Amino acid sequence: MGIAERKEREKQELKDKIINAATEIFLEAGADGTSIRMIADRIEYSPATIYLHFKDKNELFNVIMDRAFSLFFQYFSTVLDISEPMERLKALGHVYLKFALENPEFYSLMFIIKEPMAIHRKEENWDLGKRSHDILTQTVQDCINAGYFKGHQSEILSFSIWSTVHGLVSLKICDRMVMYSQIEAEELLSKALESFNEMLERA
Amino acid sequence: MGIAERKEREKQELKDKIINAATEIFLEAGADGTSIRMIADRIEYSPATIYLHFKDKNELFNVIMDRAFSLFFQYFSTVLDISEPMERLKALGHVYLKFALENPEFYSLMFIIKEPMAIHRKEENWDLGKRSHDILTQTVQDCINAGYFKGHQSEILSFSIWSTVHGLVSLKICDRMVMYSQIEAEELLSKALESFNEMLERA
Amino acid sequence: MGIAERKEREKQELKDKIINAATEIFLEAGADGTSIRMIADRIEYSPATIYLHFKDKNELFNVIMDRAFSLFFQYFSTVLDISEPMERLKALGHVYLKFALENPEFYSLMFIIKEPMAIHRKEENWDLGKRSHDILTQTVQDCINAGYFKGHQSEILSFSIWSTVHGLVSLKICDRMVMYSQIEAEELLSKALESFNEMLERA
Amino acid sequence: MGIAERKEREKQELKDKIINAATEIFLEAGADGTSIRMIADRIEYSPATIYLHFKDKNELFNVIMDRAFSLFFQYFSTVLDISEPMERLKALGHVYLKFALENPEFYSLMFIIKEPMAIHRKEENWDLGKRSHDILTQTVQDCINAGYFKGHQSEILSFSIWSTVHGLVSLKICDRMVMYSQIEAEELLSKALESFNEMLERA
DNA sequence: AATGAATGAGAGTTCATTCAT
DNA sequence: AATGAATGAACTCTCATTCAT
Repeated sequence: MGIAERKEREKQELKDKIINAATEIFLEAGADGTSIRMIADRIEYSPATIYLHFKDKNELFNVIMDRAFSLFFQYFSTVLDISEPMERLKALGHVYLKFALENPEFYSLMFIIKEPMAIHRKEENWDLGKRSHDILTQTVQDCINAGYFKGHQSEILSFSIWSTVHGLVSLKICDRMVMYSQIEAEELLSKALESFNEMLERA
Repeated sequence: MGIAERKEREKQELKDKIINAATEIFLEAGADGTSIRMIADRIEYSPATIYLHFKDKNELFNVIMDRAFSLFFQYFSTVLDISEPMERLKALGHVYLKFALENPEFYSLMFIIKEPMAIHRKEENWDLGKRSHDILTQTVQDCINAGYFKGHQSEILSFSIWSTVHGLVSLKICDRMVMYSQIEAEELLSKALESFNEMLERA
Repeated sequence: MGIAERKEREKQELKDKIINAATEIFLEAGADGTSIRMIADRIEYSPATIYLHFKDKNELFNVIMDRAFSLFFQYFSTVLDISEPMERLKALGHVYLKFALENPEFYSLMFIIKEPMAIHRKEENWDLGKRSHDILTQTVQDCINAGYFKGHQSEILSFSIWSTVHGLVSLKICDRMVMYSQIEAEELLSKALESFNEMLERA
Repeated sequence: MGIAERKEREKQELKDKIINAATEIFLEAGADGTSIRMIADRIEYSPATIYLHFKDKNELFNVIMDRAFSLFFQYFSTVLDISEPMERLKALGHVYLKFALENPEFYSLMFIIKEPMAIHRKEENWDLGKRSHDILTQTVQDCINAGYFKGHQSEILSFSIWSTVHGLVSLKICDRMVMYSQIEAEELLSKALESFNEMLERA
């Protein structure tokens, strides 16, 4: 009994090691630069072992994406108890930025990388992605109901807001802020978000 | 003398042929789909010939990026004669969107792709990139001077604006608008930009 | 005692299951398409279990060959009660053709495949092979004794006859009758055998 | 000029080396046992070099088959000037046997091996195969016209004859004559063919 | 008795790159 | 100046087999 549990735990640990290694390499080397062999090398197992845990490269990437969306949703969930909608919306922007900067590899996989092999979004991650998206649109709608954003449609505005924060973090993640020094970059992101938030309040 | 010149000219012609072929294939097949062999095949030279004109694949990609930035700058230049700064700013957003949607592979290479092979930005393209960026910041500054954006700093605001339009187009290019149908997606981009522009005017 | 017997019985039962599964897959997918893992999957045991009962893939294939020869011998046995030797000989040809067409994978393994993994013919199947062969030579000898095949030696003639029927079926099995349409092929085999039989009667 | 010729010759020589090595291994190890790597190893070139001369494994095998059929047709051609049809027919049997025993690897590829990857018979070899086949059927028809084989149809009889000689050689090539010693086997083949020829004359 | 876990070896194929000519 | 020839390294994935438990 204890043995079975230990084995199960060890198995899951190895699976996690694979996912972690894969994610690391994914980030360092990009989608095309991530090979089964490299993953195997990093965890010091043989390539064939990977296939004991994942059907193929696709499945591995899918699982990584599952994880990413799951974590993403956790970040988003932290703002749900803010009752004032505009405050909640601004908080959403902050956790979005936070998630992206703290998990750039995940963010890339989720929103940037051209999925190399038809990664079919599966139920779970797709669902979590949609639910996260719904949190945004619902919050925007709540703002409208509360008198903000006169004359704006929630769907369009949501997309516009998403674009802005996505733009911010993806310029950072894709290393397109080289004209600013490292420190300035981080600061600039915050300030730009603040600036955008102010615009929102006036909109 | 005439001979040397002719030779020099021929050499440059071949180099141009290579660049053209490379660009074509790049636009057709993307960065990963572009191989030296394919380029050589298209111009009916041997792969080795490519290396007489370019140190390696990186250098070739750099030249493609030069072209991309050059074209990008052309798009940008079309708005320079708009004297009213806010009109110019909004026009900039439109041409940015236009460039990205009309040249998505270029856009990817310029602003999205984690440079697959350590592309070292060279003088020229960097310069054009910077000049384009300067057009934006200068326009924002002109707006501030004209009384818009009270309390905003031009650099931060410029970055915020860039982020928004970059966010819009990169979500499209990276195929992250799947929840909207194709037609809706294009329309949504326009509307979101309009919506953002309205916000700017009120900011 | 009863326990030991039960265990022995169970062991044999599992061995049979393996053989059955292996044979099934072999018949479905051919020699190259039969992998240890597939066999294990089908009986819902682990691959390692196969190795508790069979030294290696060779040994398993040998057992399949045993089965094949055993079935082959059953087909042959059906003609033993035909007393008239020439009739018996012709009947032999027919059951040979029948066996081959009804069990092409078995036939391949027995008579065609360059034993993919150095199958050492074991006692039993070898014995049944030899006994089948003896039935043929004995029948030919009976024909000679009955006045047929004047001037022929039974061993040489037997081999010649075997060659003909083997040639017929192996051209079919190895898919070398493509110049004839599918239906024609089956018909041609029958007619060619008939034609050969007539020749035999006149020989 | 001389240089170009020499290069061309060397290129062809390497191509021949590849084909020869491939054919050798093909025979030793069977279709599935023949890998690009093994071929490369044998000729002491890298695997990639193979692909400079052949698009893929298929093409390589096709070329080998071309050669085989071409040689086969040469053997067949030697009997064309025998005017007496029955003599020609018997001679055909002998050259068929001769070809198969002298080139068992080719014979396997042509008539025995289950083509591993959809080898599409190309024009040339297919044509030569058909022409060889036509020589047989025409000869049988000539025999019929000369008064032999009363009551037989040339197509059926041709197939029957082909089957016999194919059966003879394939039992030998597939190593199914183990019950006879090596020397006896060769002798038995000849005698069986003689025996069959006698039957034909009486048919 | 049974197996989960692991692997080395190997498959076909493509690529950027080099170098003697 | 141009290239034909060549290659090492890489890729994903499958297989028969072993062994500690």
